[in-house]
Amino acid sequence: MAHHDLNVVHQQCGDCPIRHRAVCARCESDELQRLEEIKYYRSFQAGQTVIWSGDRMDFVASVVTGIATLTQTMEDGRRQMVGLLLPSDFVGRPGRDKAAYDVTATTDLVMCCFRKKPFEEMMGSTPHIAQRLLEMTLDELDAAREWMLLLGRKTAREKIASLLAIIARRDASLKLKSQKSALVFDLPLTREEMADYLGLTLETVSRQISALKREGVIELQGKRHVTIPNLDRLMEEAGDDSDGGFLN
Amino acid sequence: MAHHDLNVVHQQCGDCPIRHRAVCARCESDELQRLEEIKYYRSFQAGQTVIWSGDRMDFVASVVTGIATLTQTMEDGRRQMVGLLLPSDFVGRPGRDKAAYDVTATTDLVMCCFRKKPFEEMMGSTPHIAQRLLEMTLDELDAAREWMLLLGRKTAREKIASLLAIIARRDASLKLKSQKSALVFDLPLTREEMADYLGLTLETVSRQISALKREGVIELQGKRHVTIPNLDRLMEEAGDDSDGGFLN
DNA sequence: CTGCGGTTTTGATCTGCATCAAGGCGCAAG
DNA sequence: CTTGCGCCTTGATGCAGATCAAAACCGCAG
Repeated sequence: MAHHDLNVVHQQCGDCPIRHRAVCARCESDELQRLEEIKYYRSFQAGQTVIWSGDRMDFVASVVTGIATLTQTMEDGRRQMVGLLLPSDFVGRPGRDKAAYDVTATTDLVMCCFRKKPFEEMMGSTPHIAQRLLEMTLDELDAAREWMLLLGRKTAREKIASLLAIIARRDASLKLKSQKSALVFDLPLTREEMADYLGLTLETVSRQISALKREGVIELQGKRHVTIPNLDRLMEEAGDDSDGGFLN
Repeated sequence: MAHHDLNVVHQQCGDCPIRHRAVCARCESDELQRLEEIKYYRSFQAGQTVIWSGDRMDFVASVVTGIATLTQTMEDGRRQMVGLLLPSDFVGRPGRDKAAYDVTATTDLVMCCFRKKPFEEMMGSTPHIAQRLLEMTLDELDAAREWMLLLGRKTAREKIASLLAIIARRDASLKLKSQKSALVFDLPLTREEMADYLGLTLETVSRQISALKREGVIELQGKRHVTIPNLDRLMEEAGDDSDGGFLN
C-alpha cells in the first residue's frame, strides 16, 4: 500500500483528484490513461443545481474545487442536508442511474466527471478502483452515522459546536498549517444551510452562534469569519468523544 | 448479471447468506471454496453485545438469522441507533480494525463470520466481492441518508409511521407473500429501541402508537403484534415520497 | 448618496416533545 | 396464590426550539 499513499501520488496526478483516489499512478498508468479518456470537466456557479433527485445521472464525479451539498426534500418543503462535498469527494453511484438527492453548488464549483458506463466497465477489470471506492463509501457511511447521532440526540448548541469543530478540523488538515493557528476560517455555508444540515431553523442557528460568541467559545469577525481560540473547549461543547465524523 | 440473482443463487448456497451476496456460486466455485475455509459461525442470545465500539474487530460477518442493531452512545448515556441488521445484512469494514459502533443482538442471533485478513486478501484478487460489497454499502449509505431526513425533519408521528411502513414492507418482501395480506407482523423492537432508532423517548413512541391505533391507521393485538389495514394511509402519515429507506 | 434584496440578528410567543411520576399488564419464580 | 420484574401506558408539567414578526446589516447598482 505504501506508494498508493495519496500525497505521494498526488504530485503526479495533476488537476484531477479522482486519480489519486481510485488508482495509483505509478503502477497503473494504463488505467490512468483510460480514465483520462472518459473524463470531462463541468463548472457551476454558486447556487446552481448540479442535478435534481430522481433525474437520470449518467456520470460519476469528484469535486475539484468548491463545495457542493446533497439535500433531501419532502413534498411540503422541509429540507435536510445529507452530505457536504468538499474537494476530492466523490458523488454518484455505479449501478444506479437515478440521482438519489439534489446536488447543489454552494460556492462556485468544478467537478471532474466520468461517463458512467465505461467507468463501471473499468471497475470490473481493475479491482483497485472498486476497493478504493468501497473504502471511501465506508468512510462516508461512518460520517453519515455520526451525523445521525447528532440529528437524533444532540442539543442545538451541541449541533452548532459539532459543525464548527468539523469545519475547523477539516480546514486545518486541508491547509496543513503548522500550528493550531490554523483555527481561523470562513464559514462556507449560510445560516440557512447550516440549519438544513443540523436539523434546526436558521433563527436557532443564529442565536446559538451568538451565544457561543458571547461566551467566548468562538470569535467572529463579520458574519462569516470565525476564530476558534480553544478547540478543546469547542469540542467539549460538541459533546463529542469521537474524531468528528466528516473528517477524512 | 442474470444468474447472479440472489434468489436463484440462494438455492445452491445453503445456510450462509454472504455467498450469494459476495459471489455467484455458479461461476466462482473456487472462490466459494476459499470463503468456505475462512468462515465460522457465532451465536448470540437476545440482549447480548456482539462487539463494543472501539474494540478490536478481526472479522467481517453477515447475519444469518435474527436481528442486530448498531448504536452510538454519548458519554452521558444518550443513545442513537444508526443501523438495523436483518438476515443477509453485512457488518464490519475491510480496512479498519476497530468497531465504530456497538453491535447488539436484539433477538437470538446467528452470524456468519469471516476472518478479516484472508477476506481482504480475497477481495484484492476477486473483483466481484469488492463490487458487490460496494453496491451493498451504497445501499446502506442511501438508507442512512433517508434516516437523516427522518431524524432531522420529521415529527414524532411521521417517524413512527415511517418505521412501521419500513418494517411492514421489508417483512412483506421477505416473506414474499401473495397479497397485501402480508401486512401483519410482530414488532422486532421494544418501545425503547424504537425510541433510540427514531431519536425520541419511549413515552413519545408509546403515545404516538396509541394515537395511530385510536385513529385506525394501525391495529394492535397485544403490545407487539401489528396489522396494517391500509398501507397507503400509513405511508401518507409517514410523509414519504420515496421507497422507504431501509428496504433492500 | 440612496434604495433595494439578501442575509443575519433579536424579540415575543407558542407548541411538540421531554421529563417526571404513577400505575397496569403479563409472566415466571417462589 | 403472591411477589417481583420487564415492559408498556397514561397523566401532569416544563422547556428547548419552532414560529411569527421586525429591524439591522451589508454589498451593490443606480
